[in-house]
Amino acid sequence: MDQKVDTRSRILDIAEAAVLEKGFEATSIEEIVAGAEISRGGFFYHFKDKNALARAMLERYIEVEDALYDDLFARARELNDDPLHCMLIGLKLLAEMLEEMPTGHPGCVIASTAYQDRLFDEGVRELNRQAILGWRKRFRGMFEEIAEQYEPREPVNMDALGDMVSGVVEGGLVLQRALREQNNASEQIMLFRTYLKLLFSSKH
Amino acid sequence: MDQKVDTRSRILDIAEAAVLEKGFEATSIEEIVAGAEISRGGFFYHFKDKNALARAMLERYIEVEDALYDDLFARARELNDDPLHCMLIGLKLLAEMLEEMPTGHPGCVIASTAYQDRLFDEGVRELNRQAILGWRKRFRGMFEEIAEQYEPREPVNMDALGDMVSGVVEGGLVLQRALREQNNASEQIMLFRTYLKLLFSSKH
DNA sequence: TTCCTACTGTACTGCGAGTCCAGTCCGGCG
DNA sequence: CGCCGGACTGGACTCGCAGTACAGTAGGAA
Repeated sequence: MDQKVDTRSRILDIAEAAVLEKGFEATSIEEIVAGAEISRGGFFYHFKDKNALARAMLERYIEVEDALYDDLFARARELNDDPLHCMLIGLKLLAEMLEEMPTGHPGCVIASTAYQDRLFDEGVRELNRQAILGWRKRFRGMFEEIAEQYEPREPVNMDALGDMVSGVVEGGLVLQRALREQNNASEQIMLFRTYLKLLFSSKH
Repeated sequence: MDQKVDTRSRILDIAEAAVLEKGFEATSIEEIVAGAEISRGGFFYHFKDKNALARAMLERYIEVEDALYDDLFARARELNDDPLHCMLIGLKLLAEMLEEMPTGHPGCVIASTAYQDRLFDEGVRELNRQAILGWRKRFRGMFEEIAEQYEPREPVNMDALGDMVSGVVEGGLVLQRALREQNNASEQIMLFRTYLKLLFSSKH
């Protein structure tokens, strides 16, 4: 029983690393089983097909990402109780985190799957959707709390503003991948941060 | 000679539509030749392999995109000579354009190729890179012109701000694809627009 | 008439996904 | 102790798709 759990997550580890480095399609089951030191039969014992692997990877990835955001903004909250400053600190921490990742951030599996659509079944796509909706909800909540104390200088749609966190991160990662530069994503986050500073620069 | 040009661009048309709808990998040469009503041999006569097709598609796409930006901001300039207002009008036009595309924007081939990296050779990747660097240059130029007349309220890196246009569009398109919603990309652009309004809200 | 360009058509290799299944190894349970 | 079921191994196979090779052809230009 224990070997099952071990092997399964070993497959996921290997697969995730490979997929983040070169994309899902370019990662063959052959090399995954080689890396995980199992047989092809063993792979298909754990995952019905590549789709099942993708789903499992996404589930795990989203959990990790959520936990990361939880932790990040919890730490920010400890440093400053004001919702605006908490957000600003959290974004700074996020930017720093992205910079520290030498290979660049786990290039967000989200974007990667979004652009390979038909390769995946409805389950994978729905998971993807729910993850982004979750982040929208999380950040919208934070922005609404901020707006209670700081009147936005311009009217903004809170859902869209919530999405902008994800969007800026995703967009930054796309740039980073395509440009082969180092810190585009973290720079973009810092620019978004100055946006928030300007937007919420007046007290009620 | 004429048939060559015709066939070649007919292949590119069919391929581009298919790739934007379902991704490069999911598009088979088989279906391209079926759509273009040529033989497999005919396809390989025009394109050495799928990589050559990708390169040609990217080249064409980037040209169109550049022409589009040229046109957009030229129209904006006609409406208002002030660089800031020209930029704000241009972004509004861009947002409107994205909204009007029923299937969503030609989901930016850039992001799509960035996340399938290893599928493509160095030539394709370099093209991708140059396209984004070109946009960076274009928008940085515009922002510098703006900054001459409007002191930025917060210090910003002009390269990063230039990248933010591309980043916000790319990020918005990722969200739109993943969420299967309608106007995420245009909403994100409009938010970015309010950022610029706030950032450059003081005259020199 | 000849030559070239733009193909068609067929036949082949090779790779990776996915299927099937027979056999093995091992820990728990009666 | 035996045997049962879960976690595999290993090999053989099908299928779809990329890419190669090459022989043949239709039609316009010189």
